[in-house]
Amino acid sequence: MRATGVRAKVERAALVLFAARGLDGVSVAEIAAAAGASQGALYRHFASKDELAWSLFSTAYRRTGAELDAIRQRERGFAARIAAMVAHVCALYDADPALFRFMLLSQHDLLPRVEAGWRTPVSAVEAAVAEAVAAGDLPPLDPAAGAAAILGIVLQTAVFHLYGRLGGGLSERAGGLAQAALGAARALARSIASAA
Amino acid sequence: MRATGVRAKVERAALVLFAARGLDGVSVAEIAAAAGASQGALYRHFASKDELAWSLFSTAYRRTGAELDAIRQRERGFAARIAAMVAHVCALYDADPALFRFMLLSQHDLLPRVEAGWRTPVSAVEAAVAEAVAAGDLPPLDPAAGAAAILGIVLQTAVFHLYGRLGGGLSERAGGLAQAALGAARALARSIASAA
Amino acid sequence: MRATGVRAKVERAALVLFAARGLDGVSVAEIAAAAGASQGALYRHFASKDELAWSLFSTAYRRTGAELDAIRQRERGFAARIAAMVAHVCALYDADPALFRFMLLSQHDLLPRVEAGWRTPVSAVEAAVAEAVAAGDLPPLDPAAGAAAILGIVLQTAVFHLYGRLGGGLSERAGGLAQAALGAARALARSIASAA
Amino acid sequence: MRATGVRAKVERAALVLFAARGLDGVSVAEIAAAAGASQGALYRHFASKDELAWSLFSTAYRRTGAELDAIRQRERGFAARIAAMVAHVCALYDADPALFRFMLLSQHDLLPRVEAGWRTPVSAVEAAVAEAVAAGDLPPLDPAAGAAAILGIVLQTAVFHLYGRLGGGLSERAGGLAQAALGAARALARSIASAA
DNA sequence: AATGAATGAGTGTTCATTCAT
DNA sequence: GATGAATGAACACTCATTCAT
Repeated sequence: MRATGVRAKVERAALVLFAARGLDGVSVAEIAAAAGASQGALYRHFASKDELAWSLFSTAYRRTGAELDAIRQRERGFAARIAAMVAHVCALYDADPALFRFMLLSQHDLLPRVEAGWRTPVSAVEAAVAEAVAAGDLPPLDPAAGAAAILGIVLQTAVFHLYGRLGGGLSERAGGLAQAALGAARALARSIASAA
Repeated sequence: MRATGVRAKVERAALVLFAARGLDGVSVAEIAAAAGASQGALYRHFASKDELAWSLFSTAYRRTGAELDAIRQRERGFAARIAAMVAHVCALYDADPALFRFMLLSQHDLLPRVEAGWRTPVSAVEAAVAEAVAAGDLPPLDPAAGAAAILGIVLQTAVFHLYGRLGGGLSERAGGLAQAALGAARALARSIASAA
Repeated sequence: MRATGVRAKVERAALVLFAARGLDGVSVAEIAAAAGASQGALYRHFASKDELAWSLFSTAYRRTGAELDAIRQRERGFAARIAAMVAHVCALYDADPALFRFMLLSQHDLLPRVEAGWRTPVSAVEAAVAEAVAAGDLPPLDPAAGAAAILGIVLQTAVFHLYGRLGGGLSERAGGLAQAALGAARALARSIASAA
Repeated sequence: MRATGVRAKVERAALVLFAARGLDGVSVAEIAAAAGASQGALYRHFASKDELAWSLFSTAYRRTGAELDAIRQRERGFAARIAAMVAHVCALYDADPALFRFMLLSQHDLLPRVEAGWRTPVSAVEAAVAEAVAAGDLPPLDPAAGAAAILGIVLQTAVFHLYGRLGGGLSERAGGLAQAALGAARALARSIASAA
């Protein structure tokens, strides 16, 4: 009917449905119906259901990675960087929990397609850890191990929020999560240093 | 051929295939073939594919919950409990990464069916946090928030290991992860206390 | 852009694509793209894909029929007529093998729509056979049977050429094919005469 | 319903439908319905619609090739071989015109998949021509050119019969067609000899 | 007049589940 | 009890045709 906005409406409908039931739990017919479009119209904008999912995922994943990396470059010092990154992720979650849930549900299908050179949330946090070690802000630590701890704290808290175990907005918890992330990274680094 | 063992062979084949490709990526025919059984034989032991997946998930989830809760009851003090729980989860991961990956892939489909009163990994960690707070080992803290941080550190590290970002055995990292979990919980609790 | 020529460009693009992949193997979108036209423009000139194919087929089929019939009327004697007709078909093949292949691929779909009174390649050859019998150049022979033998020799040779079983130009073979056609028609007629 | 004969019933239904409307003109649903089976049952016996068509085609094509080659080996002399081969093809046509029409309609899709070493109708006739040349029964002649003329006569006559241009059984025409084929081959060879 | 986005019926194919043997 | 052939309702995707702009 309306030519305008078909792509955007399909993207939003797909995101919400994928977030609710997972990639395999949603049919193209449902997405088209929810978007108020025909299946044919959907296929004019996306080559396949898979390409639609990948478009949604990769766009959000790269954008978030770029934003976190910009924060890393802008802020000075490990503590400030982590605090700003955690606050940013919490704000993203509060702004669009469905997008967050979509990425959680589809990560195991789609993350393997992420290419090596991309700026991702993982690479941004790893870089922040590596630079903290280089600057002496943190005892020596595998950046991946540090990033796992930091990301795990934030993501699992978001998961608990999605499942109703935690209330309020996630942003209200940003300060505490940042402190937890710093505490975890420091304790992890100290533990490794003392074991060596 | 031998009826005994069919159930076990189907369970193991399903677990490995589900871990590799997800619940929706594996057909009943494939599971039966991998188990060396007929589809009919499979349906003698499980009412449906869904019930097979749920049986695998709920058994492992409840058993792990019970084990972690036993550790909580056995160990004295928050630090010792967390250290033993983290070490246990790392040992489980190292003993059967496929089981771990299966639970990761299927959690969003199957966790909602977990009933309220069950002893689960989440309830065990939450109880440990709550008791630490009650005992004065930790400033006041929402048990769910503390459990999210602790679980997130361990689970995200396991995810990084599954994806090849981290090498070695996970158990080698258990000490560091336990320190990180304690550091995170304490920093989170302090942050909340100072904000109040 | 220029409206004039759109029809011709669509016709040629359709012919080449139909020849390469058959009527059902080519979409209207592909034809329009290959012609440098929009689908809407294509439908301005042809009521349907089917009508486009029929237009191409019937035009070529009738034109060839008329040409062969003109040769029949111009030439004197069965041998001269067959020689000229065979040479003409070979020249058409060499001039446009794609047209030939298009007609081969689409004949079973489209020949049934040919109407009774049309001058076709078949009717031209049948008339030549009938007149040869009437003139005493050939023993009595069902014109259709004679035409089948004559056409079969030429068409199957063209098919072998299309499939790479025979090289060179088909026109180089025209003399031999004409002799073969005459030999076949005479032997067929003699055989029928002796059987009667 | 009946377990027995599903494959055979699907094959026959597919053959008849393909012969009537071509590979692309028939849906799998129609084939299954005509066979009295479900689509799922069809796919238990054939991996795809394409594989079903290829199975029908290649089986019949190879069997006919083997039969013609056996005739070539059994009969002595070019004339006897061609007579027996032509009679065999006419008998096959009369026994199952639908099979014949199926092969005509699908040849352009499926012949390209025929592998080099197979015994086919074409290779059998080519071998007969080559041996006739070697034995001095025929002036020098490209075996492919001779086979094209011989096959063209018989196949085009069959086509005319399918389209109602010729009546009766094709076997009644076998003698005449054999004489026509011999006449064509000899005239073609003489023409080429005199042109050299 | 011209465009190409939209339609929607139809395609080949898959698969959890059932059931005759 | 055990088998695996059969079912039938989905599924992702295609495409001839229409029509708003």
